[in-house]
Amino acid sequence: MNTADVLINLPNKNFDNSYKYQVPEQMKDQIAFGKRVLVELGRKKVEGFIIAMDKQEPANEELKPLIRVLDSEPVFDHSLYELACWLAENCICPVASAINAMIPRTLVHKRAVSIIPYINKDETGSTFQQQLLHTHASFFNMLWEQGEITLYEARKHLHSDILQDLEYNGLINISGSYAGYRESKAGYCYKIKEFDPLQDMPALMKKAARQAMAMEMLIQNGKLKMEYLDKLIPSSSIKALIKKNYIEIVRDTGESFALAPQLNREQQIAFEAIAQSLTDRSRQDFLLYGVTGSGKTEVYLRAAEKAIQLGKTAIVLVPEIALTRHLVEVFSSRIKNLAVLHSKMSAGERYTKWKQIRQGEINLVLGTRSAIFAPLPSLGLIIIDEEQEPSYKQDETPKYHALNVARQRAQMESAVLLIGSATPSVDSFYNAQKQKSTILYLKKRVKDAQMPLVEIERMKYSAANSTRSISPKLQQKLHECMNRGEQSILFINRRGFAPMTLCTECGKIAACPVCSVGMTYHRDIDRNVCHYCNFQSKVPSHCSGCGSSHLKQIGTGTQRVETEIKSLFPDARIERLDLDNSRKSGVQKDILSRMKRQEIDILIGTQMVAKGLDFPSVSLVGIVDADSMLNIPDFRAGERCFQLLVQAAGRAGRANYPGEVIIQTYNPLHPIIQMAARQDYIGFYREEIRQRKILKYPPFTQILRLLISSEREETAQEMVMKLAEQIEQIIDASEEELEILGPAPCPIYKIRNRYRWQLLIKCENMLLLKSIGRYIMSKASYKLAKLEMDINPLTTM
DNA sequence: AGCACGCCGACT
DNA sequence: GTCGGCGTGCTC
Repeated sequence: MNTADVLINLPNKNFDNSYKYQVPEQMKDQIAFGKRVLVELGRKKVEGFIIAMDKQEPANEELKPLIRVLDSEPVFDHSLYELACWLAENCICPVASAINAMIPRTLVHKRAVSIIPYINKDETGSTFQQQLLHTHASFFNMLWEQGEITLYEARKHLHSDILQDLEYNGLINISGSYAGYRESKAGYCYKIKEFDPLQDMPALMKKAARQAMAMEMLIQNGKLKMEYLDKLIPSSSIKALIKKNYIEIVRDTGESFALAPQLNREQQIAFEAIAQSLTDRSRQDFLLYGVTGSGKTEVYLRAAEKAIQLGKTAIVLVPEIALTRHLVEVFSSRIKNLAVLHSKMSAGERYTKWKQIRQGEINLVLGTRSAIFAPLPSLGLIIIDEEQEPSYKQDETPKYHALNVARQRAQMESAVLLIGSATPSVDSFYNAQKQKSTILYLKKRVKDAQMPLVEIERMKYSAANSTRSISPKLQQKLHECMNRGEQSILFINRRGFAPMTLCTECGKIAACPVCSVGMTYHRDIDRNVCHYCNFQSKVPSHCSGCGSSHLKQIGTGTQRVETEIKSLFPDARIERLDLDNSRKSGVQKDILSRMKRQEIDILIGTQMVAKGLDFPSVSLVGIVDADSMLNIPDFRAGERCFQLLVQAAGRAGRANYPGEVIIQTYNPLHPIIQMAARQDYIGFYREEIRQRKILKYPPFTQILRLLISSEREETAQEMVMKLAEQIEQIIDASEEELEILGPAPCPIYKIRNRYRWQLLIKCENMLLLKSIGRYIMSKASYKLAKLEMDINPLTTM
């Protein structure tokens, strides 16, 4: 008898040990490692992953049979499974959750589109499920009666959105492609296969005018994009041409590949070190530490080209596709068979790309965080750009850091890991110093561009300038810059107009009703907005505490700066770029291209303008409020502040122009500000690492964060106290040095109506920390509160 | 996750 | 004496 070991995909509890099922005769040639199956567990039908197969007679006599094989192709191979196990171990989550984080969420195979109930007629689910059952009672009655219906049939009764919703809520299983799913046409084109115009055309013109028209167009153009021709010619005609073997569908590889620029000496040395490691297969980790504008991208490109030339594939991670357009463009113009993965992709597109990657059609995957799991065969190189970016950490469970996953994956597949930054994270630089990776330096800007001159401008409190965020000095510099016909960027790390509405009578701050966060005033829509849950309200005219009408908008955001600059420079062409206006599609692209064409004099923006933009004629950067980045209660605040200041400063003067930077601050002597002004990364690093050592923070210790949240305030507190007790008990037995901080309410006590408490455990021994986490995970079962775990969190807000 | 088994308080 | 609370443990 054939058996299969199945890992149950119920991601909320520990199902890490697999269950054996017998394989019915007719499924024997369908099963494979990594395919999903439907099985019965208890009385429930659940989804699982095949993680082992056996032909031996099992010792266990009574085995249930597999109900159905859900995939025609496996969703993971052995090495990705191994990575999933590592991820589960290191993020303290079930293996099934780790797998779910790795594969596209809506991964489904294309054939056998059918729907089966996940819940039986006599079963009772959650109240919400019951509600859905009740709403769609006639549909479920039909489903229970027939046992299984086709998607086609189901769509006659319910809209596909509702079907997806039912699946999401665990009521049905759709085994097959989603309703409305279509293969993406992008990237494919039609090409002539076997067609002799002289011989075949006359007949075609007589019998099928449309087909002849299509052939005419193809003869003229060689090949045509699918989305283009499909609009002009009916699909039946095209199908007929394909059937006659006249034309075929091929991938559009894109022509006209750009020429590579010459490397300078430093770049050459860096590249050769990486190339050596790739050629020798002596895997190594590299940290490319290159100042802003030193040409890191070109080194990445050469390394990727080298890897591909050696028959390997590569992954390139970027913090956010939208902010890295330049890098994406350069890569797509130089690398063939490249796939870009980003969050705005539809499920169908994502799946199509994913399948291409798996089948070895792709040489290089460029994407955000989750692209680290791209199922590339023979992976040879992983590149992580701007490695210090916090967006590489996932904030949902499993809370992995793509950098750690990359390191592990590189090790498992003996690939080279190359991470790069102008301001490496303290942890990465420390690792490199400890000889865990090789540091490659790029100290000079390309084309002999100069580093910018940075000045610190001391701001002074006074009643007169309390609403002024631009100092006279910065104002003058902006003026000079405009007179020279050059561009400036103003950086303010806060969107909206003013982050606080303060009552000057009683001191109360207008807060979001469901979060313990102040509301930010947005002038463009004239409303108060919560930056955590996006709740919006009218601007209050009276204080909710004392009824006073003396309300004042305190603090500065991008919109206030915009208003101020517009009144200071009425003739200037001014634009603002932040999350609020870039959400509307096209706006961001439009502003950036106008900036490039020098149609904007002053660009005001948040982090967005500080990162990766390369405008050659920007000669002035003003940092409006450096202090806002320092005053965050987090041990990494200094590091983040330094990184942002250096990045923002790096936007100035990248080609022929010497750049100028003005940092406005109330703390001109603060060491972080001082070192950022000197662009002194090493100085910053030495000071920061010294403090981390004294205060026992990472990288010298590891931190496990336990976050308990509940809609009921008392429940959250009760649970966290209970948790603390449990931990106290097991820690008594251990001799190791552990430090427990808390339980304490989180700095942001309430988000979306959930009350939040946390407990931090600091420990040098990662193994011990993980075992504590795992123990708590296995013990904890709170119905009314949610427990989240985070090893080495990037924020404790 | 579900569901059963199981051991202590308030009810017919 | 039972009915039912939800704590612990198992599901091939």
